[in-house]
Amino acid sequence: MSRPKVALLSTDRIADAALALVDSGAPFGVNALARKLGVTPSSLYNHVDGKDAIIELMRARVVADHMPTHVYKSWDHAVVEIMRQQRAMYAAHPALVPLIVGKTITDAHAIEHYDQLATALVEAGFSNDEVLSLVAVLDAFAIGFGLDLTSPEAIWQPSGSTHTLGKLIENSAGGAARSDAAFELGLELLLGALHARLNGAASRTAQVTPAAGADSPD
Amino acid sequence: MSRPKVALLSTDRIADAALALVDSGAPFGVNALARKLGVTPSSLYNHVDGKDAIIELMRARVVADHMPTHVYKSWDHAVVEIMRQQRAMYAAHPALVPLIVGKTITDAHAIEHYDQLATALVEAGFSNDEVLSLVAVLDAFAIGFGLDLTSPEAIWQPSGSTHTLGKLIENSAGGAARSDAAFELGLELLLGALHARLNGAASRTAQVTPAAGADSPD
DNA sequence: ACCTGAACACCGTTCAAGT
DNA sequence: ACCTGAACACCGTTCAAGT
Repeated sequence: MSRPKVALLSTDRIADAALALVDSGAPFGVNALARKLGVTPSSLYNHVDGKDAIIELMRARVVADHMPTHVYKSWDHAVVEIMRQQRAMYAAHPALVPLIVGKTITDAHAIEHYDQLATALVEAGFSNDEVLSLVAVLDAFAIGFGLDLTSPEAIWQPSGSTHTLGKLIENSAGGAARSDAAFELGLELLLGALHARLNGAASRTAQVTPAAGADSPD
Repeated sequence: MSRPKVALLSTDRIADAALALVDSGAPFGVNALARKLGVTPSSLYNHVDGKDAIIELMRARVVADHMPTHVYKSWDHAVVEIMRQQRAMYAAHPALVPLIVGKTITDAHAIEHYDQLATALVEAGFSNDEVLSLVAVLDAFAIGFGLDLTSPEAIWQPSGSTHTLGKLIENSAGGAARSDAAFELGLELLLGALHARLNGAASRTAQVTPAAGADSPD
């Protein structure tokens, strides 16, 4: 039954099934995906250029689903909303995060949001030199907390005794709630810091001494 | 020649070779590692409990190498130094980062540093509720920038036209230098925000409105 | 154009067999 | 105790063959 009259596959169906597979918690792979689609692994290569391309397909899909483009009324509104959209996206598909991190972003819609972020920061008054770094800071923050969602229960597993960490972990609400609270706190801190820097209050916070290689900090 | 008089392998030699393999840029795997050690893959299982255990071995090794335990004179000094140590660790072994992220940390020395971070924040005066979140924030930040080191050249690859991002990328110093600058800027922002929060200035920075689900931000 | 099935060069892990 | 070699159940990808 080599070729059916109506195609079994399409990039859309592949993206759907791939995301469903990832969300199910099963390890993602071309073979497992083909199995789920009731198809031979080699069939996929008629529609898609291998495993990495399927992952990019998933990225495009979740960005399209969770990150509508808006016109924001202020730069800080833009920053907060884009960060929260990204957060919600990762939260909806936590198992996807380890698959997409590190891979170069080519999806146009995804890049558009970074562009929007950069534009907002320029309009806020940050220098060109700073803006790219600030975007990197916000991205690192989002990615880091995306990964935090992958295993919100047990990041640290202290076998020996700890001074404070152990007790804090015991008394804390675990899981997604803790991760969400931390994300919101971090976002608040970052935004506050951005405002402070714009207001020239940065000089007062300059406790960070220049990085020195062999500087012993005892 | 089944068993040699003096053992060919040890966890130390395995950790060494594994890290060398990772640093070489080659994809990490049990088989490739065995090849590098001049040994059969199955031999490794006499010393180590599989691939994940070898990765944990590498984590323990780089933590031991790059993160000596210090007694810090102030809480902010502790935060800055521990973050920079971690940064230097990731920078020395960027290809290791994607392997260790997401995996639960069991290495005692690694946990000790998070404990030290938590203790410093408690001493600084942050509430117990906040401290765990703040540690998560710092960790997300460090992890995010660790991943940034994996591919510092091309994180974004705008195919279409962008408003600001494209120009900023063109004019920026790429590579590790850019990543380092962004890390230092982010660290400065975070530390400034922590100081501000301790000083009660947090109320002025409360631009972040509570997360609302169906709140349209146009 | 789009699917199958065989084939290839890999994986990570187990286990009997050797010394 | 510690290594080899065969074996197992997987990978991701290619390609001739079918309609």
